[in-house]
This record gives sequence, C-alpha cells and structure tokens, in this order.
Amino acid sequence: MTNDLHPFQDCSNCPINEMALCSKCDDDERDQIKAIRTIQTFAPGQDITVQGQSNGLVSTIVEGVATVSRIMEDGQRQVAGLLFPEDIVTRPGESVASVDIVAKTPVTLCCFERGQFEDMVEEIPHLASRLSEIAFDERDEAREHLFLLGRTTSTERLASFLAYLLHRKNRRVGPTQVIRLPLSRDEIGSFLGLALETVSRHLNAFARKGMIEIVDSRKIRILDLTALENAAGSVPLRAEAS
Amino acid sequence: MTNDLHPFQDCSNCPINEMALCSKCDDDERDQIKAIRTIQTFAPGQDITVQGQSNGLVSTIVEGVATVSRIMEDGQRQVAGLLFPEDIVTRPGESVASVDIVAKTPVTLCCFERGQFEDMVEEIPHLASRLSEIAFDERDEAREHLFLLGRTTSTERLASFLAYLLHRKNRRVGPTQVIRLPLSRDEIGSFLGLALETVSRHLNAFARKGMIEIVDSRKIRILDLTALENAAGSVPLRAEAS
DNA sequence: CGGGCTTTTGACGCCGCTCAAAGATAGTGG
DNA sequence: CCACTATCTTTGAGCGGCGTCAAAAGCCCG
Repeated sequence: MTNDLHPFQDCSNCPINEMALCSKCDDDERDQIKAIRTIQTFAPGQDITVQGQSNGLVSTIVEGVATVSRIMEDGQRQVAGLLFPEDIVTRPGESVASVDIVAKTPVTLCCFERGQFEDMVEEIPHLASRLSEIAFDERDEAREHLFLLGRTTSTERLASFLAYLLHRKNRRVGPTQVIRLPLSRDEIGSFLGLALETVSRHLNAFARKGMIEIVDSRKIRILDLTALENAAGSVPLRAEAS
Repeated sequence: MTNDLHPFQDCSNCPINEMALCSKCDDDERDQIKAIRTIQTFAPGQDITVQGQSNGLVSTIVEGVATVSRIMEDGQRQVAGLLFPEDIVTRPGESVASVDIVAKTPVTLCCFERGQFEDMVEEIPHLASRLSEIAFDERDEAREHLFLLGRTTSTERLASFLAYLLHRKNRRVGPTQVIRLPLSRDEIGSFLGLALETVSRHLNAFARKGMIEIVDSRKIRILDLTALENAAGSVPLRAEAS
C-alpha cells in the first residue's frame, strides 16, 4: 500500500476518465477534486477493507479486480460480488466496513478522506449526481447476480459467469479472446453457490465441447461465444447496451 | 392507479417522514418538492413497472410491499428482491424499466416526473445526498441477499427469510407477533432459490418444532425467535444496528 | 355447489455436494 | 538445478437433499 509516485497521480493517465466519479465534472471541479485525492495500490490477496474495522476513506477502483466477501461462522469465505474499475469501495456515510474487500489482481484506488469527500459532494452537484448513478449501477449489478443465482442448473450459472466476466473485463469483446480469471475455482464456486469441484468439472466440460479453451488454470479463451450464451440460458448478466 | 384525494397528499400524514427522500430537507425545500409530487396507489398484483417498458416517473414506496422480478425465458417469474417503504421504484436516469416491479400488498407511491426530479436533485443537495444513501442501502440490501443465497441448506435460507421479513416489516420486533407473508410459497421459493414444495415442507417443519405457528397460509406467528435465528445460521440478513 | 388457485403431502430420481486421492503448479531453500 | 512443501486443480466414487411429478386437500369467489 503506497501512495507516492504512482503514474495515476496525474489524472490525465487515469484509465477511467470517462466513467469515474469525476466524469461529469468540468476542469475547475476536477482541480478541486485532484487537490484532496490520493492514490493507493494493493497487491493480489491484500485486504482493502475488513468487515467490522473502521475505515476513514472513500475510494473508487481505478484499476484491477477485487471481491466483496465475508467470513461465515463456519470459517468459509463467501463471495458475494466483484468490483471492477469505477466501482466504489467503501460507501460514503459508513465508517465501519460491512464486508471484506480483497484485491484479486494488483488494484489501484483513488481515495478521499471521508469528511472531505462528503463536503465535496455537497459542493459539487456533478459529483453527487455521478455518485448516485454509480450506487444504482452497483445495486443493479447485485440484482443481476441475484437473477443469475435464481437459475438452478450449475451449467447455466457457470456459463453466465464467463459471459459476465467477458463483459466487465473487456469492454471490446473480440472472438478468441483470452480472459484471465481473477478467481480460483473455490472462489468462483462460492460466488455462484457451487462446490469448487462442480466448477472444475463444468469448465472442463465446456472445453471438451469446444466452447472454451483452458490455456492454464487461470486463463481461458472463448472459442464459441454464442454456444456459451446459449448454455447461459435466459439470463445474460447485465444484458443492457454498453 | 389513482392520484387524487389520497390522505398522503398531505405530507404531514406521510408514514416515512423520517427516512424518505426528503428526510434531510428543510421546510422550504419540502414545499418545493411537494409542489411537483404526485401520489399513486396500486392494488395487489398490479404491475408498477414492466421490464422493457418506458417509464416517465421516478418514485419511492410510501406504503406497502412490492417484488422486483423478471419473467425468464422458460416463462417462470424469478423474484430477486422485495421493496419496502423508502425504497426507490424506478431509478433516476433510466427511462426504460430493467425489471418488473409488482405490488404484493396495496402500495402507495410518491412520484415525480423524471425530468423535474433530476432538475430538483441538482438544485437541492440534501435531496441528492439522501438519494445516494438510499441507493447504497439498496445495493447493500441486495448484497445481503447474495450472502444469504450463498448458504446452501434450504433450512437456513428459509429461517433467514423469516427473520428478514420480521426486520423489514415490523421495526419494533415483539415476541409472538403475527407476520403477514407478502409472498406465496411459489414466490418465496423463487426468491430463495428453492422449489415451492421445499418452502412448504420446511415451514411446516418449523411449526412442528414449535418455532412458528401457521395461523393461515399467509400469516405466521413467531414463537421462538432465537431458535429461528439459530436455524438461520451465520447470516442474519441486514445484521447492522437499526 | 363447482371451478380455479394455492398449499400440502407423498414417492422417486437426479444433480451436485462430500469425501478422497492423485496430478499440476509455484514458491522456497539447500 | 533439484527436492520439498503448500496450494490449487482435476478426477473418481457414492450418497443424500432437493427438485420433479403427481395427487389430494383446502380456500376463495361466483
């Protein structure tokens, strides 16, 4: 976790200018934001927030993937969501984290001290407006996942998950594109309500049918997107236009 | 669906003054809001929004319960969430509904024309601030349900669901209190990822164990809340303080 | 009283979880 | 460069919970 000399200190290098919190702001407003913003980075596996621990920052993901999870009473980690660039890490108005957020790839955050952030939101309507947009996006994202989990068969869930990853990680969907899976079989299973063995079996079944290629355990190539979408059934996660 | 002569036309009768969209606003701001607000009511079973249909209103629930659902390709209705007073029905910035919202009890809405609402949010920071709070609340609500669905056993899911209903419908939780179930066995099953028969069986099993009493098929009485919470396991939905 | 809908209850079979063990892969230190 | 360990993945075998199918019972409304 560092906050100096990072290339994104210069907002012009920011990879999510078009969809970030500040994306509706004019240059003056952006200067104001930039003045109090800090950049932090996390290595894969590092905790960004821990349930029950206080957290003085509000931040958004600029780069990388993180999970939203909790440790259940039985000691298992339950994954309930994924965070991608533009998502909010800790919500405003909540000083104690209600979930664990764990980096799964190298993660870069754009951070604000909570009090300063809340003041700024009051002063800059463009910021407030974008903030609630993002909050609704995340609500809808969670709802889409709920619809997905409503599908009972494990094949549908897994195929939907792959389609979803393709959508979130690569805005430009090309054929025969390699996706790096940010999660282990275990974590995918947790996210989809399946056992890790079931995930492994179906992934290999997809490969045997020629729908995907398993490059290595963390990299797959989509060979037949339409077959995958058919297997996903009626619930393509986040079906709306880009 | 009517919009005249409703008692909530007078905001002083509003049952959710303390948590509504306008709850942070001062009197001047409330007058401004009241001037453009309309009240609508829906009977049980009526569609409030329909997926794919355009909707010119933004509204919040003042009274009643509604489901968030979709019709899947196989023709089944999949329930992904419940809406209670204070929840937002149609999000700002989305003119076409992405889900069906269906009244399950008599529902009263406080409605705004979309354009007017968005202008108003820009002018009144108190409103913008409360709006994103509610959006984050709904996001977290959906996430809690995701954690619930992560629990594999049907008993845990159903017990958690009852505890959740108790929490959302009756802020004051009294012992031996009767809850009216807003959903049929079928809908509960859809919401919990279970077959309706499984719901029915476990409900009766709870009754046989003395945890609940089934007054009639839509009314149950909680007899042993701690037993229910134990059965719910590690994931009490919305565990935070009231 | 009759028709439609919801709920209950029973019987059966399958999908996916569990348990178990062997193969991969990566990281570490000698 | 090669053991050695730890972790993740794959694959197999078996069982059980829950979905499915079916039918009966209860309830509502005309």
